[in-house]
Amino acid sequence: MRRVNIQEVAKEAGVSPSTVSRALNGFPGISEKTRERIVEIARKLNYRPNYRGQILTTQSTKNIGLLITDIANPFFPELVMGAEEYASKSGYTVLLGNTSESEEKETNYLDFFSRGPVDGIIISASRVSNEHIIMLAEEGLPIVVINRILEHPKISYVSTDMEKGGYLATMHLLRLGHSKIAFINGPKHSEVSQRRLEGYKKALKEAGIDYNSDLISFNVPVSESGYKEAIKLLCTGEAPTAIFTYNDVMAFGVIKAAKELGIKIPEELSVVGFDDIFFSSFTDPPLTTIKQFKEELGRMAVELLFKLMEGERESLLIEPELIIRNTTSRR
Amino acid sequence: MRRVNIQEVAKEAGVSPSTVSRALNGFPGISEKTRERIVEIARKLNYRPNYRGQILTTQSTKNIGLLITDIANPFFPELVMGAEEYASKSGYTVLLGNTSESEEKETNYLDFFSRGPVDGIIISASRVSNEHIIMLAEEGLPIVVINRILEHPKISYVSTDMEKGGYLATMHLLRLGHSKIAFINGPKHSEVSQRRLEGYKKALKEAGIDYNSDLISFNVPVSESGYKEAIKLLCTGEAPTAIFTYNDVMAFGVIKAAKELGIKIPEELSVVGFDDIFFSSFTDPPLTTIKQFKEELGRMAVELLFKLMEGERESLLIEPELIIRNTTSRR
DNA sequence: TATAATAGTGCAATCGCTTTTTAAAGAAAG
DNA sequence: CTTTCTTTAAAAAGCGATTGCACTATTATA
Repeated sequence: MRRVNIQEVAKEAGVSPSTVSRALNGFPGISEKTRERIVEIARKLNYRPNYRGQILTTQSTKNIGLLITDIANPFFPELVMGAEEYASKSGYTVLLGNTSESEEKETNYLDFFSRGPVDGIIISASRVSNEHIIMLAEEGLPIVVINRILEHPKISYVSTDMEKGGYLATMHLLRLGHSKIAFINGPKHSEVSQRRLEGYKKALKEAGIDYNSDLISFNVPVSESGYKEAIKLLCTGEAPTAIFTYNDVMAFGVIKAAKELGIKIPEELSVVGFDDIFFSSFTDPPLTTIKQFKEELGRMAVELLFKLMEGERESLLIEPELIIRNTTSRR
Repeated sequence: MRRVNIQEVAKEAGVSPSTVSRALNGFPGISEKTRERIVEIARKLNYRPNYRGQILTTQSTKNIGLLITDIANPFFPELVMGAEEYASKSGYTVLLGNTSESEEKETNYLDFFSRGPVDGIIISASRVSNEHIIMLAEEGLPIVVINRILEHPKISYVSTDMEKGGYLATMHLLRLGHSKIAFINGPKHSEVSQRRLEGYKKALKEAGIDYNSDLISFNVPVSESGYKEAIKLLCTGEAPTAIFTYNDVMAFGVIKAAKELGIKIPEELSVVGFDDIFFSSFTDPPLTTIKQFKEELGRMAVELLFKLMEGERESLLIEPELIIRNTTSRR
């Protein structure tokens, strides 16, 4: 039993393919009687229009491509859910590309997406350059970027206010009396890392504390990095009393390291994460963190993408929120 | 700057489109000199073949569709990573469909996938019926199912041995002296739930303990369900001394409930999860669980799919493993 | 009744590429 | 100097849908 195409339906119904097409797509210029008959036959033959042929003619795929960096980090799945839910309401399907922190994969997916399988792209990945994105946008592909601020007439963005996030976390620790605050940051090249660092510096400055680059490190944003950096920091003579991490999973690594070293959280070490993923309330102790509105981010990205498809450009910044749990305490 | 198509390249090079195609795809029947010239021009114009046109003729998309139930449950991302890594080695892209436990979405994605955007499908979702899957397979679409045992000449499967898993978990608790073991199971219709329940029963039977259906419940497999069921179970007069959950995130819910009720784990209540997701070693206390080899599952699914595309059918069962951490103790 | 308007269809072009077929040019052989 | 063979590239035929245009029956209008 092979797939049946429009010709076969047409033959069976004794009409032309165009008539079948009109009948099935609810177009006018066809008698109700014929329509019903064709619809019935199509149903009986289990005909569904071939996607490959269809998109070639209609020039619309009803797909959007969503590029994410690391599906294993729950930040992204939550974002994906927000995007998907909103997209599916308008009959769009989300094609997910996971790049596993690899620039090559990022480029590959982008290249693939730009060749036609989707009507627009949402990028929530940091490796690919702004220039590359701009190039694609100028070819006419609607693009929305998440968590990078990219001002360009053909690109929209939605981002958490990262500077604010870095500021909030640092300020919280400063208020608790900490002055030696390490920042286990994300990838150096990443705009997000840079913006959060700005927030960190700003808070320090306001508190009149000198910035010490020894307390800053740049890392691949996975749990393992948090663990390793924490070990390094905590084994020096001048160990910090508080650690702020680029994301929650890295904070998990820090917690693990502290436990292994017999350092009590929050009594001897305060930890603040970033993202507020689902599991952060289940750790021991529950993690203090900066909440990003992940579903919102995904949802807004799709909304902005739809607008962009209609030629309307709009971008926005979403305020993060400090969630105080039990990994931070007064110095 | 619009996308350039093969005609424009042909015009620029002063040859026909077919010649351009031959040049770029490395086909014979064209002089090396012409090929080089065309390749150069194509590069300069930044030409990349339009995907929509290409797949219509070649009948190959180099995509595989992967249907998953719940991207927010880390079980799936790990599986996805395994699949993606293996697929990309052969130049295939994975299109992910997340169905959020909705049968409608599952059907929609399947319908979409079956219309042509992919060369084959991997299904790791439980709502859609075997009959539906078989129908698609008989239309000629290669399909591999994960964690369901579906014997059909055109379908391959790879599954964790669920019965073994249920048995392992229950036996572990029995050996620790528990006799009243609740099982907060997954969806009733799901084959996985049924198979695990078989394992549970088998262990009970071997221990000479009567099966009590009051201790069994069927649920949507999310954290919330674990929480609610645990509250229900623990507030009855005859509370169980051990709880086995359908998956780890549900076990997280149980842990949360026990904490709120002031019940100590593992002293007063033992908990065993299923899956061994990344976060299970970070909970308080770290979770005893049954490990599924998730990346392996994803990787094998792709491998079997590739084989199926070449007409070779093969299926297999993967043994799960008991991971003992700190949520279980002697009664 | 003749003519115009309209409804219902089919034909053919199109989307952008690949692939088969055909033709032209050049080289080798007689 | 033909004839035959080989090389190279153009032309044409799909792939499976959609869609503008043209044609043929109807029906309505004068």
